[in-house]
Amino acid sequence: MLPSSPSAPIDSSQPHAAGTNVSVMVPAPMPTALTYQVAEGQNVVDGSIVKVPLGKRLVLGTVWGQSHDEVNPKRLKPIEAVVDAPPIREPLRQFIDWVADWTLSAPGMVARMVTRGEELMQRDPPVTAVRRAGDPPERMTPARQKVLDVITGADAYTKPGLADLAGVSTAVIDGLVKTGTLETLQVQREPGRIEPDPDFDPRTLTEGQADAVHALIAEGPKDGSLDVALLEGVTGSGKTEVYFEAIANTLRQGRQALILLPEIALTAALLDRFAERFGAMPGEWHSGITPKTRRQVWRGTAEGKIKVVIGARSALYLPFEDIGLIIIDEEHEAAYKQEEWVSYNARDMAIVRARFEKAQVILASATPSVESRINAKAGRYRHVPLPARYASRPLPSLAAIDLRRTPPERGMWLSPPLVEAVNDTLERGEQSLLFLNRRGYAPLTLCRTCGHRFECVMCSAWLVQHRFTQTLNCHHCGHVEPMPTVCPECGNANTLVPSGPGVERIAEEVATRFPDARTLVLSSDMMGGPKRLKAELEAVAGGEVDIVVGTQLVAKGHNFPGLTLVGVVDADVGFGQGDPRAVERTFQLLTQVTGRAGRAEKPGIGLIQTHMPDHPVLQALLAHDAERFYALEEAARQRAHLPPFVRFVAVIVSGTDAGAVKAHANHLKAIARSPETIDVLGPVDAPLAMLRGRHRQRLLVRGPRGRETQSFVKAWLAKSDRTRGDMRIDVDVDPQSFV
DNA sequence: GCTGTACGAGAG
DNA sequence: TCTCGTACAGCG
Repeated sequence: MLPSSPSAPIDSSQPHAAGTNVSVMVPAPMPTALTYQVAEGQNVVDGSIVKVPLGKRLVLGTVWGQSHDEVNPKRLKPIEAVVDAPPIREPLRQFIDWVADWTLSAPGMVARMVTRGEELMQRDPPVTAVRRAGDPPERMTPARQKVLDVITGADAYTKPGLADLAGVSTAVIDGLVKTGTLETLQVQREPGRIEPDPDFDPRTLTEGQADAVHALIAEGPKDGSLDVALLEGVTGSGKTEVYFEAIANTLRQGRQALILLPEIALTAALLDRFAERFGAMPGEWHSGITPKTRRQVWRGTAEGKIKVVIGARSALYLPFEDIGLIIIDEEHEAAYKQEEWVSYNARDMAIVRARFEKAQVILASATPSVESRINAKAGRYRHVPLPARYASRPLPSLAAIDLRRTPPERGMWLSPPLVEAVNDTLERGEQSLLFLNRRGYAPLTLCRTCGHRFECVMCSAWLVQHRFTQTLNCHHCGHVEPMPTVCPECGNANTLVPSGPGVERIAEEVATRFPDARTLVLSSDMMGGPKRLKAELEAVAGGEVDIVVGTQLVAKGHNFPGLTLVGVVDADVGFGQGDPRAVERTFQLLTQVTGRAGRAEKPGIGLIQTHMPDHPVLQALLAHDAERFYALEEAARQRAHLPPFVRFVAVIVSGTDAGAVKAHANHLKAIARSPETIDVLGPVDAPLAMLRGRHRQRLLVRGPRGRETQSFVKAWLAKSDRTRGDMRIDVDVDPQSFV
């Protein structure tokens, strides 16, 4: 059936009369909105999406309010048309203004993230339908009778839909149209949406889960002030069930909810779980969905018809009619940081949007980021721990293997104790996971004769050798070249040797050491798309594999009931110096990976190969002592004069000439008067050296508290004569500094 | 962001 | 002299 519903006006603000001037955000990197005139017969309100002339073309813009700018009347142009779409509501407009201000980007470009492309706003095109129009045909047949039996009243049906219901082919329906019994008409198809039902299939919660649910929905601030809760529960503690109850609560209040996930690969499983709990599919939003779904979800959220969306970080810019809850799952994930164009951490931006929308935020993680943990401990966020493991799954027993005492044999990477443990596991018919967060065969290739090291021509990172594809790959910029047979430096053949291990090399060692074991490599660069990955994960879960060699891809998702041993091939990779976040990431990753071992009745074993078994962070990991880890990290940041929330602000200067970047660095240093407050670290190579054919360099500016550093950079930009399109600001903010 | 235009280098 | 590629200003 095809109910047709008129589109109701959603924004209550008054229309601007014909002839008034309004500010319109246009998709161009301009500092302010432009002024246009409302034409006769146009229903223009604040937030209206409009088509306006800009230079030679027509663009989509958003009405920001009445304009008081003085514009040369000769230049002033009228609005071309008002788009048939719900206006962008005030809280979202305020959010756009805020993001533009904070990231020092043009507000029009931020607004573009909401109103990207006209097709987003369009309704589905009308479809041809049929309905009863006249008397039964003179020649009645059994098939025709079936069709007429199905039709009730004056309802309209699509042809294939009606044919399917009646169990006949569409030719029968065409016949009935010919006889005049049925008539065709054009109808607006409304996506047949079933609303999620908060009471569809409520789960029995453990005591710990019930407490957490109560804390989330009943203990928040009552005065409408910002409510951020950190839901911290180890893997398998049932975080999802807990935040589903918070969503149920939001639905009962008639408001909408958004779940953000760090990567698309995780959405499919969560969509299914959601449908089981709520009896309806939520909206799905990420780069991989079809244009049709995009359109439907955009409009559906704007009209309030879609109540829940599960999506990637860009879903944060959906025009929800009334969003009451934003959940950021795996809040510690670096994938929430967008590094291109308008740069932001979606987790922090979600908190800002929630403030404007008067919505609640739940940050969920088994291993929260250090800053969220500190905020929770300091009482700025509500800390909601979820202690008990679901189905009382015990924590794995962890131990370090000291590679200085029991090193692997020459040219090998698995030490005798780890090999023995894998053997034992194989004998018991259980599964082992060997984890190494390095794709490919070897992270470095060099020439034995002349010492030549293969580097990327684009960004001078080491090229990673891949044996499967016989290539040298740059994991920074994606550059790929065929594996050469002779050294390009000295011309000698057969002198190129791989240095260090990647997962492919570990797999090779596994094949020689355990020739009878069924082995699988799980690495993001060798999977044949999500389908193949899903099949492989199911094969592992089904016990068809004895040894898995994997990168961080194996850290989450899918439960492997037969997995009882996790071996970390090299824990030291992440404990090196340089990136202040490396230690944190390593702790989080190793906690997740080792947490995969074991099941309810059998605790798992985690063996961690390392050259520094006494490293305090490793010790905290082995003791399952997260408190100790967070204390260590906090202390480390203080020692480095990084307040807990210190952020890096990078000014990215794009241009043809690296000398100009140095000049900018010097300029910045000259005006940074108080080095304790603001530190210009100078130019560094951007990881993505080649973007759009232009060489990019990045200036790092380090400062405490986003605000001060921001205003410093802003002041510099204001003085700088190169403010036109050349600067991009990468902001890693402290959410507290704007709350 | 896009587009029209100005300008300098290289080809004929 | 013409063509092509890059730089740059302006858009209401």
